[in-house]
Amino acid sequence: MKLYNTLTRKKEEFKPIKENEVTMYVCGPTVYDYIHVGNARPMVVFDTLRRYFIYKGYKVKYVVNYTDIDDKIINRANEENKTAKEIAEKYIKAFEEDAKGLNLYEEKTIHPRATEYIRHMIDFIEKLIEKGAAYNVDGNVYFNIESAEDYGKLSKKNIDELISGARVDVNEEKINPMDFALWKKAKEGEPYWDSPWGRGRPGWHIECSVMAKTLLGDTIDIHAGGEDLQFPHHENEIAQSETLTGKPFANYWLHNGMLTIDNQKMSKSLGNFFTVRDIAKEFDLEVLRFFLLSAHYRNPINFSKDVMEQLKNGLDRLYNGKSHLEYLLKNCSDRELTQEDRKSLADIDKFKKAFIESMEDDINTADAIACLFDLVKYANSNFDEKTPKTVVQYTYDNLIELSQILGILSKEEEILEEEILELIEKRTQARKEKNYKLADEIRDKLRDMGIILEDTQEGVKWKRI
RNA sequence: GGCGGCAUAGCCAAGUGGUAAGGCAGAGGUCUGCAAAACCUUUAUUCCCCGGUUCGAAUCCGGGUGCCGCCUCCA
Repeated sequence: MKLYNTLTRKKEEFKPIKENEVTMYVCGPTVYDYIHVGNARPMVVFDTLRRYFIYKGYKVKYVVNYTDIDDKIINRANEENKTAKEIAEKYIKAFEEDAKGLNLYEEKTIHPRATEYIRHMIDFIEKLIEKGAAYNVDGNVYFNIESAEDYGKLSKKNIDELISGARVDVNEEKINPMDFALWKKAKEGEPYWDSPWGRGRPGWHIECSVMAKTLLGDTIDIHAGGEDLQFPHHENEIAQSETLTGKPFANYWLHNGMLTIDNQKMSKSLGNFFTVRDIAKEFDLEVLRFFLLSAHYRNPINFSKDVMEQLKNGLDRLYNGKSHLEYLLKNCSDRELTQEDRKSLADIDKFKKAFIESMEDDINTADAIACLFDLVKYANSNFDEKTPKTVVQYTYDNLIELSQILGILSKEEEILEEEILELIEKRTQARKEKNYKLADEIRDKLRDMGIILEDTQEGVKWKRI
């Protein structure tokens, strides 16, 4: 499979370090607030890549960290008169709820918290100091970027230009203005941990380096995140980790494009954002997942309610196709396969193959989704009750299997309450007696209850609004 | 200023040398008591503009225009 590697700016054939295993690290949320739709993009996109790896038979170690100590969390805690820990707990819980709605494969996700790795971080920093790559100034420890020879290799930045272009940096403790903090001295009233350099807390970049190394090893297969993290965050991670181990930190760096609102980056600092929870009030989060997969992950994607509406309708089409197949499964029978049936099986294989090829090409989910539409259209136009069950089952299984890679179409048909079933039955009876007035009254009543009926040749179908 | 990306129909969006996928919306039709769903037909002689290379370019090259991201916390 080919993946675009930011490090080389090329699509490369993906080869994991171990033959059957993939290690992935995705930069997770700083838990000081609800995540917004932009934050959800890497979560969904890389979850999909992980699902695809699993589909291909790899064992995947997938880490998404929680940054649960940070200036923003401390500020938030002060504002709300709570402890940093309380704030972190609250938003981790919120993240878990959002993750569930987005159908992230949480059962298979390792979620380390930065505060559980403080010991490891102190170790890591001590070793960097021993190597002369970091220095302590009165309780603040900085990484000296000049000790990393190829600093800037990921974001293709030139150190001299960075320095000359750097904004005024009042911090005179640093040897080089681009040096970044590994350990920050605690101010009065701030949470702290004891360290060889006094009480303080880790800097942001060190957390990811340490958690990745501890959980996945010195060199990981894939490190992923939003493209806005390329510099300085990922660059700094590389500098620290590679200076310490002397080995490549990650073989493949994957970055998703930004999500925009009115073509402007959605971010908390700009204030132009929708939280995932806001969206959940108006749409099933599956629609958001579908939306995030509807464009290539490296392209910018513009968020709007209109487009969400479009995608909701598209997703409905896939669900209708799925339910058509479910109906046929219950109402068709098996028989010897004819030439034509075998052709159908072969045709289904073609759709599947096209889907896989799209995924193989740098996770082209937009293309993969088109294959799903093709498959559904094929089934809608070619299959009916006379189609042998083997064929229907095969089609259905493939639809489900491929949808699972994308993490969509996973909602099961629910069982209706007795009361509603009786109403539907009553209306069917009324229609038989051509009492359309009563039939329509019942239909309207059900609509008010949130149930839409469709009279198909295959009988009455219903769905929730 | 430096680095990088993008520009395809009313909307969303694939396609990176072989003659424009797919979805949404719209129009007409089939089916239907009606509605819905589904199906069929239809909607870009053309891919921001101008040159060039080529038998052939949305795709490659040069120039231009517009938009965006990073360079500072940010997915």
